[in-house]
Amino acid sequence: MSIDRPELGFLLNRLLREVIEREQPILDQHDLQMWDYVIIAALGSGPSPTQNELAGMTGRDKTRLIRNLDRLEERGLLSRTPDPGDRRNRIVTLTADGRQVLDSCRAGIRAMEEDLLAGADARDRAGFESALVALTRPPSR
Amino acid sequence: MSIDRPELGFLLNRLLREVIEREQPILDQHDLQMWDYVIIAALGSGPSPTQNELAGMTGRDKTRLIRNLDRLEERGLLSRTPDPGDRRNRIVTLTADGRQVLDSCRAGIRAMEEDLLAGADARDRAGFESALVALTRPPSR
DNA sequence: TATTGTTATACTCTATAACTATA
DNA sequence: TATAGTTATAGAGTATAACAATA
Repeated sequence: MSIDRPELGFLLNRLLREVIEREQPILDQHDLQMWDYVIIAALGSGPSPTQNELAGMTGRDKTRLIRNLDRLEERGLLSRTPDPGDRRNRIVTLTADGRQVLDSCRAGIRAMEEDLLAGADARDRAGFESALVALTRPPSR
Repeated sequence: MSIDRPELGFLLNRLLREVIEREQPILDQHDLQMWDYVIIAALGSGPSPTQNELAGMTGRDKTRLIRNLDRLEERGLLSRTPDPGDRRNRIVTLTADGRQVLDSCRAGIRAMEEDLLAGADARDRAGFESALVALTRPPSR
C-alpha cells in the first residue's frame, strides 16, 4: 500500500526542475549549456565514442549534437579525430581542459545535491537514492 | 554520506521520461494531451479557478492555456463562465463528463505507478515516496 | 547499397507584444 | 490607467530529408 501523495509525474517534474534550476548557476560559471554538460559528462565516463555512439549515449539527436561539438571543440574542451579503422567515424575525446571543466562542474553539482537532499529525513533519503537508482535501471527491457 | 550513484538530474530525468511514456497510452485512451490532463487534474483538486489562477496552478502560460481550454470546452469536459463579481474573469469548471474522464485517468495512472514502483525494494520505496514529497514541497521560499 | 557526419528545409513550440472588454 | 482574456507575430527549438565521403 502506498502513502497518499500527488502523482509521480507531478512530483518528479517539480523536483527535476528544482535540480535544473540549481545547476544553472554552476554551468553558467563555465559558460556551458545543459546539453554541453550532458555531452562532456558522457565523454568523461568511458572510452572515447564516435559521434554516433555519443548521440545514443546522451539521447541527443546526431544532427543537433553537431552544434554542441563545434562549440566545445572550438573552446578546446574536446577534440574530434577520424577513426583510423573506419574513416567515416569521428572519435570524440575530452581534452585536459575539458576534463578540468567537467571535474569542476561535478564537484559543484555534488555539493548542490548534498544541500538539496539535506531537506529530507536521513533514513528516507537512503531509500530515496536506492529506489531511484533501482527504478532508473531499465528492467531487462 | 551518500551512496555512489549517477547524478540526480540524470536519474530524475530518466525516471520522469519513463513515467511520461507509461502515461501516454492512458491519456491516449481519452484523447488527451499531457497538458490537457494537467489542466483537468488541477481543476479536479479544488474550487473553480479563473483562467489566470489556473495558469499559475499548472505552470502553463496563460496565452498557451487558451488552446487547451478551447479544445476541452468544445469536448464538453469543462466550462468557462464569466465571474459575476469581476466580469473580466472567466471561471473554469470541470463538467460531469470532465470529472469522469479525470477519474478514469487517475485510476489508470495509479495502477501504472503501482506497477512501476514494484520494481523497487519495499522499504526503499517508502523512503522514496516520503523523501520525494518532502523534497518537492518548497522550503518556505 | 549502406552508413557517418554534415547541412538545409520545414515544422512545432514558445515568448513577446498588441488588441478588446472590463474595472 | 490597469488587468483578464485573446489573438498575432517573431524567434527558438525540433524533426525530416538531402548531400558528400567512406565502406
